[in-house]
Amino acid sequence: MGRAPCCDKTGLLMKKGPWSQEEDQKLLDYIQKYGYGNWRTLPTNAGLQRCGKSCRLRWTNYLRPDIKRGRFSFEEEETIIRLHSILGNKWSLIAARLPGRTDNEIKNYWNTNIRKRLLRMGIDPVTHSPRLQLLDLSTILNSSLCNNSPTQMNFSRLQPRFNPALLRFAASLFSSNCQSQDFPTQNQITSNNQIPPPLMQTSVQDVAVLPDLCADTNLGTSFSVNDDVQEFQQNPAGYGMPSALTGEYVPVLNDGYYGSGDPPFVDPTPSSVNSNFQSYCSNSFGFQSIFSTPPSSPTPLNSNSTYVNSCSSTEDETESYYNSMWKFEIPDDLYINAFM
DNA sequence: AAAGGTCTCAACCGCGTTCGT
DNA sequence: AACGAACGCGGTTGAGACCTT
Repeated sequence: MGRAPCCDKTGLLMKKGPWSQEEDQKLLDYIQKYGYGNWRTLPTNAGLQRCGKSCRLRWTNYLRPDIKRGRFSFEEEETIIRLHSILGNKWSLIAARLPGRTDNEIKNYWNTNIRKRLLRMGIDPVTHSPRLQLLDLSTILNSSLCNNSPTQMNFSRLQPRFNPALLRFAASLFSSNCQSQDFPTQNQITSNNQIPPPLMQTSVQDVAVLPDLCADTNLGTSFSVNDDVQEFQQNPAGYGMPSALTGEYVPVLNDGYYGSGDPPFVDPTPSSVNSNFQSYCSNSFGFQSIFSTPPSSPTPLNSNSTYVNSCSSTEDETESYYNSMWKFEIPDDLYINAFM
């Protein structure tokens, strides 16, 4: 049922706020001499006007000799994102796999950096899936491409960069009446890779959005998402894999390693769908940029993390990292609230 | 240069779990 | 088995640093 803070019971007035150098030294001296543990009695023995909890926190988050300082490297950031997709907000577990980093530090870094960046990129930081519900693609595509009336939205300004396989899969989900708007997450798929019902129910007949588009715009070559859905149903591991740590589902695209990028836009589907769709888009709407790696993109990562000796991570690196997974970004000038 | 806004991160708080009696 | 103390974790806060206008 929880309990009151340890120092409340004593009735003593414990010091709060930032630690002074003198306090740090007292704590360090004591721990070097007697070791840590029994945090309740430690402050008294060490001559500190702090509660044990505060001492423990100061030690674990700041004074511990093995704490690594400085910015997170790209490898560390990649690890955090990957582990977070598996473990969620289990900061202590994540920290256990990042030597020298504390759970508090990782939590702060997540909340102040990674989380915001993911949101800006249209990726839900909780599910690690594209926040597709923000941009109902079927609505946008239909209103923009299928209507002969003047385009209600300047679609070219969206400049999304879709992974065609993902787009096909997304279309199948949308067209199944949005019963499941997100991709399966660690919460939705159980340890034995059972696909949640809404996803399993996505049927051949449900898949209509993109073929309709193609027909309406005289593409000539229609394509189906059926293959992808069936592949997903038959081989969910192709879309995700159970975590070695928890047995839970980890979303995976391309090379079976979550988050690491094969060269972008390499679609394993051996069909002509990609080229057709790419051709369609580039010919009809000048979307060439959608299906090509942006010039500014850094070298794609492989599963061995090619950012060697990276001392600091940049937004560009993380964004390209996620872009290589989802190929989806939201322009700054898009008024997101309109879709919420 | 100054004011206001935003960001960062150390520290606090409260709760659930574990441990000892 | 029951209870309370201690521990550890995750969410939140707020002061100071930094940035923008």
